[in-house]
Amino acid sequence: MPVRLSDIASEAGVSLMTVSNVMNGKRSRVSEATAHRVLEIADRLGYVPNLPARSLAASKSHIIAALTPVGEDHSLLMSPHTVEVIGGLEKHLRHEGYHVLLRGIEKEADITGAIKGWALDGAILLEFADSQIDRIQVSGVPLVAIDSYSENPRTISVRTDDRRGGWLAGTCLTEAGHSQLLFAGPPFEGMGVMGQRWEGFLSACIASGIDPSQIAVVETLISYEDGQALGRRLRKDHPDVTAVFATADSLAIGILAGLNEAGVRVPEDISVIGFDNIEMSALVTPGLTTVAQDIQAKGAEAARLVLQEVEKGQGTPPPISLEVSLVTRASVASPRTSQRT
Amino acid sequence: MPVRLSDIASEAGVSLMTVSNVMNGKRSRVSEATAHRVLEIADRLGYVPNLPARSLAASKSHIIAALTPVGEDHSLLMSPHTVEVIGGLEKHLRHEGYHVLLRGIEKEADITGAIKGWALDGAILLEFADSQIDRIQVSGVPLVAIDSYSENPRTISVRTDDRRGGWLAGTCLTEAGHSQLLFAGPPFEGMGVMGQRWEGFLSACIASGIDPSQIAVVETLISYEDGQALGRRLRKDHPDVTAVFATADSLAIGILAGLNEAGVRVPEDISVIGFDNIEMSALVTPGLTTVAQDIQAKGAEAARLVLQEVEKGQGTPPPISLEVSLVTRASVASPRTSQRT
DNA sequence: TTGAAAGCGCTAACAA
DNA sequence: TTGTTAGCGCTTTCAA
Repeated sequence: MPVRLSDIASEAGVSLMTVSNVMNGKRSRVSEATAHRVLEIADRLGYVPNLPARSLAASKSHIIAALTPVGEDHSLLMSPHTVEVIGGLEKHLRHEGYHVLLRGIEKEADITGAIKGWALDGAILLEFADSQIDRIQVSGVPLVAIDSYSENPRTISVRTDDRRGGWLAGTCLTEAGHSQLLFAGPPFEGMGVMGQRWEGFLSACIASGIDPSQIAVVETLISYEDGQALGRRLRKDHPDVTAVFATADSLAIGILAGLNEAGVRVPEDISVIGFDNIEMSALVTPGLTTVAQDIQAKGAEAARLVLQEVEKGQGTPPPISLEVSLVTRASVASPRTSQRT
Repeated sequence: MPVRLSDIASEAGVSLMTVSNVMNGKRSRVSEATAHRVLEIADRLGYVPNLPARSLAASKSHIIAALTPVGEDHSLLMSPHTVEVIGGLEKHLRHEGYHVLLRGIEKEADITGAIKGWALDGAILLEFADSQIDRIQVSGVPLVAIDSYSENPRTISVRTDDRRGGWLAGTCLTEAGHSQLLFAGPPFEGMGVMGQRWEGFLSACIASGIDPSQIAVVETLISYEDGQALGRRLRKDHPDVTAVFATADSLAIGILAGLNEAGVRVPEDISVIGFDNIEMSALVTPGLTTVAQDIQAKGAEAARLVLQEVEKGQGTPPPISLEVSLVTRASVASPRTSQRT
């Protein structure tokens, strides 16, 4: 029923190969005239290439997988951030004629299995921890890891410039005149995303003459609820603190809510700065000042890099860090406002 | 480099077909003993089937597409709801040995193109409007439309029992003693998701003796911001109203915020009930009473239905509506509380 | 610039 | 229970 290359070939009175060459844009191997005629016929007949056949013959599938870890017998649980990354990469790949296979990964063998089974041209790893990426042994196809600081040489890293983001947050707070600071984020080891944000924040503080030992650190998950709990007890636990850097907006917004419940005013009593610039950040009261990143661009960049490797393939390129910027809203003010109280 | 069926066959001293049959679980065609041996060898050699080859030979790909509409040159923009649906269906399909291809659809031809090109076994349509689904002409593969009330005979509908949800909301409010009600939701024509919720709501109101003409209706988008705007002006525009049914939690939460800004207390002055039970609904103050649905189950159900059609194929099954339930939190109370004021 | 031959790895249909 | 034959629709390689 479906139209094949051979159908077009006989209709056009040329060989199957000529049609194949036209379809693959190898214009140098076909005369302008026949190319034109073949194209016209293909269009008229409604030709759609059979991708499995193409994959089999060429051992190249035009499929890039989006892989995210998933607990055994669990559903894919993508964060809003990941969803946006996928949106960005899907668009790029679609426009380049590639396809996205979405797959939850229960164990490392799933990765190699998917790659070999589908003759995947590449894969993009989302939400994997650096330690997991370190362990990946796969080779033969380009692998891009999003938000990774892993040094796995087989893996291309695409991430946000987290260090600069931390630095922006620190600068924003110290320039407003704060010196009693609190850093709130998930526990981390080494120089992953959070480590980078901390380093950047720290260096901004030091640059403005703050003694690092003065900086309070609270380890907390980044959920709204954890932030809320932290906000409620903040004044009690840290009476001197006048400004908080929360390493995620979800956390920051929770803190805002908790502080509000505790009767602490933002920004008059305490300033809060977040990271991510999620949709909600513009909507809460007061609006959350935060470090913003272009998440879709991160997805597109990841896609661009896999394709570059697929098509040119000159060995793992260096990590890429995307720019961040400061979004100023109402949650940060000078601490003097509070001393007036 | 990769292991093929023939490698296993020669290693085991049997024919290629025997191995193929073992791999496809056709246990009736192979003796227990050889099956065992073949499996052992396949495992030892690390055999991974070549899926494109399998697809080509069987003209069946084991791929189900997740399709969502996308503006030309735009990125996939999935709502949290859709993301959860995809999580549910991906898990189901993965466990059944199928794969998910994620694809943004710019025009209807993209759907047929994808189906023919990949020999897709089926597709699940997400975020399409009923009017778009009505127009779909595709045939040959099962198509499941999520949250659709389209009567397109080629399409299997999986949705929430929206009518019952509306009814639950209406009952909740009238049983609390409210009679001055407001229905807030997006404009709708016909009996789509919103039409159903309205019908259910209306019938609950009528059942408790409320004159339909008393019910105020506000047409509004369902974003937080639109809700906020509505909340701010609610008291002024509708001074008599004591209870609001917002057809989405995002809207309801915005209304809560707007009411709060306007100094209207919830639930003392006005009760609010939502729909969806999104994560945020448990976290706001007061907690939002709402109609809940199991979204992952909806995805899994959609997956189950496509596979049922793929494997049994006995013609488009009737629409399926998943159950809803009422989640009672603090945002609904009896109106008498307010009359005491 | 065009074409013929061979085969990618697998499965369906039939034969033994 | 096992094996043989014949493709699936395409690309690669090589020859014209």
